[in-house]
Amino acid sequence: MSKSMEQEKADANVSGELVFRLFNEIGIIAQLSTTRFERSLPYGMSRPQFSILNWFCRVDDQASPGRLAQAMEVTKGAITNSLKKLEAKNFITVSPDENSGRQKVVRLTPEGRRARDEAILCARPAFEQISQSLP
Amino acid sequence: MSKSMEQEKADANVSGELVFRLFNEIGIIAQLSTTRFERSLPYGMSRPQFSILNWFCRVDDQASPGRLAQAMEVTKGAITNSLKKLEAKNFITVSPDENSGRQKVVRLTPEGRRARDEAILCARPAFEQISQSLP
DNA sequence: GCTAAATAGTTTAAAGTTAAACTAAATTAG
DNA sequence: CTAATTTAGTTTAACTTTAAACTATTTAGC
Repeated sequence: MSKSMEQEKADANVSGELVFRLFNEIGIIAQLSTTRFERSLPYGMSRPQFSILNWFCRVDDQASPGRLAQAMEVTKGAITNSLKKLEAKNFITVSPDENSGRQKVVRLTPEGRRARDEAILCARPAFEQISQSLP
Repeated sequence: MSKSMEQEKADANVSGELVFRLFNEIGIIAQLSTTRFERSLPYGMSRPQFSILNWFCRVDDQASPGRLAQAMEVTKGAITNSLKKLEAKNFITVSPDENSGRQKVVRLTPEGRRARDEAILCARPAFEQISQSLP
């Protein structure tokens, strides 16, 4: 192996490592903050569940599961799962779409809106704590 | 409820929402980059597994499981799980600690070091792709 | 119109995580 | 020196996620 190839490999190594370390830190921060955030949420709400309720309050008052999957950037299977939990808590309703037999319409309920507002209040102290403990 | 209390609640709402949106974005970025990163890794290596190998190359050539758990900021149970996978691949060795009957000593093997170097090379294109697709 | 391809959602399996219960070993108190 | 507490690791159950297989509906092509 030539000298320049050795050097190239070493460069790639260093650069790759740096990029990885950045993403690894992001991963750790995401994991820790999610864990603390979820501990502070009411009604056994998870971060994904809260995200969906919050999306309804901020973006649109109804949506198909597929649109939610795109918005949350998770797979359709993950959304199916979260929607079941939210429906069981009566925070959303899921009904067939009248315009399309293969789609569904998800809507926020008044209880869902209240739960989301409450969640934001409950999570405040946790967020302040997380913000302060960041590098 | 007085006017100022209403205002206070509204402020808390807005501020909490902003902080949440930040962490939610971080969560999405972490999840997406982890998924793509893992798809590019050789030997069915996961991000946590790679992190441990990488730690051995960068920080110390041996450690107890507990120290690794602290370094990775995950629970001891998660480390036990990852170490089993790495040991099965012969990327690390786990032996009893001669100085302490309740601790163990984890060490990187030459295969583990090679696998880590290879992983960095394999993951390079994925990282470049992720970097470019970030907001 | 009828068949083929694309699309929407659900289900299943495999993986990783936390939290809590548990075992075993080392420290600390008295 | 013995008993209580702390510490290190493992195990288990519950949860979320992805990827892939699957069902059902809609759209395109011919």
